[in-house]
Amino acid sequence: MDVERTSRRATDGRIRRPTMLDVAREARVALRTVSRVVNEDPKVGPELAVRVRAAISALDYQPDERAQQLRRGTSRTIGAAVRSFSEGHPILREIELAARAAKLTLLAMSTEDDEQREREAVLSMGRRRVDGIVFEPIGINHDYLLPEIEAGMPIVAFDRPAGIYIDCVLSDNAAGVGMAYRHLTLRGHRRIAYIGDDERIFTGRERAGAFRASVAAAGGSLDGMVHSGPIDPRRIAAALDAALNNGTPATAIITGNADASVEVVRQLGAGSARLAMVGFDDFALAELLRPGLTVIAQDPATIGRTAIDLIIARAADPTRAIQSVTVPVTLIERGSGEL
Amino acid sequence: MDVERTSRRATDGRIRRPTMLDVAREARVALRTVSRVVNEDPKVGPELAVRVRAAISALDYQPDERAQQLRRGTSRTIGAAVRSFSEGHPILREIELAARAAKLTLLAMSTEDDEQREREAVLSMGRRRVDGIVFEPIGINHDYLLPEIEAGMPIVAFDRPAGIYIDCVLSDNAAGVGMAYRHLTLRGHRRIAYIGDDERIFTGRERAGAFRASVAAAGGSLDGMVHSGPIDPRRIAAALDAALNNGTPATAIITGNADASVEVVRQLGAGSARLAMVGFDDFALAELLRPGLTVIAQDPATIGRTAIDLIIARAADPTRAIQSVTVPVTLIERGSGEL
DNA sequence: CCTCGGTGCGATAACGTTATCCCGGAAGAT
DNA sequence: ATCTTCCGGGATAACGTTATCGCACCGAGG
Repeated sequence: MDVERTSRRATDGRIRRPTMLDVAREARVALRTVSRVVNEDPKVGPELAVRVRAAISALDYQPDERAQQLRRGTSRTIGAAVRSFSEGHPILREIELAARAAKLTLLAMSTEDDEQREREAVLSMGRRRVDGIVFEPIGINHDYLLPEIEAGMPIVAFDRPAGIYIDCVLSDNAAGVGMAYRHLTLRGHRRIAYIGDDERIFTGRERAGAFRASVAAAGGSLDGMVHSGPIDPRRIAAALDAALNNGTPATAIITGNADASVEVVRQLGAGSARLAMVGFDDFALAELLRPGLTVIAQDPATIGRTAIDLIIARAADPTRAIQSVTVPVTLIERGSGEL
Repeated sequence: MDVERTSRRATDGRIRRPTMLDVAREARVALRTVSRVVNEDPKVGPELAVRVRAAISALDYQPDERAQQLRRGTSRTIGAAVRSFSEGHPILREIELAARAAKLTLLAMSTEDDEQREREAVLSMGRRRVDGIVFEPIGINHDYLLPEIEAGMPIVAFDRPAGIYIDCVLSDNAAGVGMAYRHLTLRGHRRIAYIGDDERIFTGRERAGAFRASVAAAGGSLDGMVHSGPIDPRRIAAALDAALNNGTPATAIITGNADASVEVVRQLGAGSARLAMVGFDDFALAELLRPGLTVIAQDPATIGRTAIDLIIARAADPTRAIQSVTVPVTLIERGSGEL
């Protein structure tokens, strides 16, 4: 019967979601008119609009975004693939804020620092036909992005450049390490050690390189002072040993990322007061340590805003020149670097 | 011309995304056959399957998820609305892991601890027709969820219950506070203070209540020992003053959440060694403090897995009884509680 | 009184998929 | 050889929207 066909209550008590057609029937109006009201088309007469709106709230109608997007051709959504959810991600927060400001919905996925998952996450965003993708590249090979780019998908890498030539926004790693080095030499330190990430990782490479350049510019010696590699306790212990137990021991340390800072502080334990230290990357609670950890801090707000700006700019003009933006960093004194 | 119609290159160099029809033409096969290959329907003959797969990779075809979902009726996606991205969110990580294990894609949005944004995020997920929603309730009123629930959307609250009666998974706050209290009394403390969150917030209310119950059960006195309210420096200072500067000063403190722990540690500064302390909620670097902070730790893995399990169970049987799961907590000794 | 623009409104065709249905042809039984 | 059975493949109708188009209806001008 017809009653059956148009009834919206199923046997398990579930109510079929109202469609635009249900609203149209309820308001005794054509489908197209409901669509007009939903999209705030001014051409619809005031009394009909009222009737339609009443029907919409009577049925608790919520349009199906997938159908809207499919028909409309645009999703008004951008995807963000970040390395991790379990550690805080200030940049992701700023990306979401910037996206919201541009009337875009942000859809986040995590890559768990895994090349394969990065690929899955990004391709899944592509299949959802988001209007742009922001991501923190993990691996080297990003050829899987080429079809997306050819199809006109704006993609921006942040924190590290991607393996292919696309827009990106990076922190000024070299300047940051330079600032840290100068900060320590100005306080009289002559033997400064660097402990950082693996140089196969972009930031590890850049920061270690900048450190070497700083030492060279100051005419210092590098032997036993540069330690790049994975951040695991044993390696850090070995690095500290090499830096501190030799003829001319280091009196200060620069760490290459937050994990390294934490591990170094943990291992130095009570002895940390003897050594000056500046860490790259700020992290929550760095100021709770005693002494507070002096750090080179990145600028999440600028990075996030820039990433979204780049997405929007490329969406507006797919032919524009590829751009790589470098965002300044700042040094925050908290005590550990002023010894 | 026909050439125009079927050409996939636009004037700005962008290539129109290949559709299933393009693949069908390329493989000289019917549309339906491509769909069958994409969905791994075994009924398609091996040589045709090869031809279709070749065409798919030749064109870099990626199906449009929105169209698939629309037609198929299910999204195989669940949404998670969490309080914040900028601080770490171990539970979100576990939720994503559990979702992936169930072959569901996780789509995360942040609510920034704002009631309005929570509503927007959750409703936006509804409009995307996700197959389930996991969220950390902010406010009191969740009536806006009723239409979603009636439409059969599985929704699970975690960390706090929602303002309406739905499935939820909570940590055992009462047991945790009890464990902390007992831990301290076993070490001889008789005057123990509690400093926690506003009691208008669920966890604040539960933990303060459990503290009062513990004190009452032990026959102790409460005066000047319970301090609930927003975690701002001035209030914490006042609470510490009240707890420590009186006739029978507290010799131990229990804090009600991580923010309170951090602020108390910060304010006690060098004096923290005098006081025993147990914090509710573990946080990164709690072990870097000196002494390390003894905490009541929640179990993110169980919470996350349970949340996804509840979603899946309700999707399978919408009529099942509403369930509230309580997840055990554990006490981690790090030094501050053993003074 | 009739015609003529303009203005709201409604039928209908897309968007890119999947599912239903049917059909042609090969294999097995008589 | 013919009939039946079965199986892989193809036209076509949905899913829930929006956009294109045409069509009534209105007041105004001849």
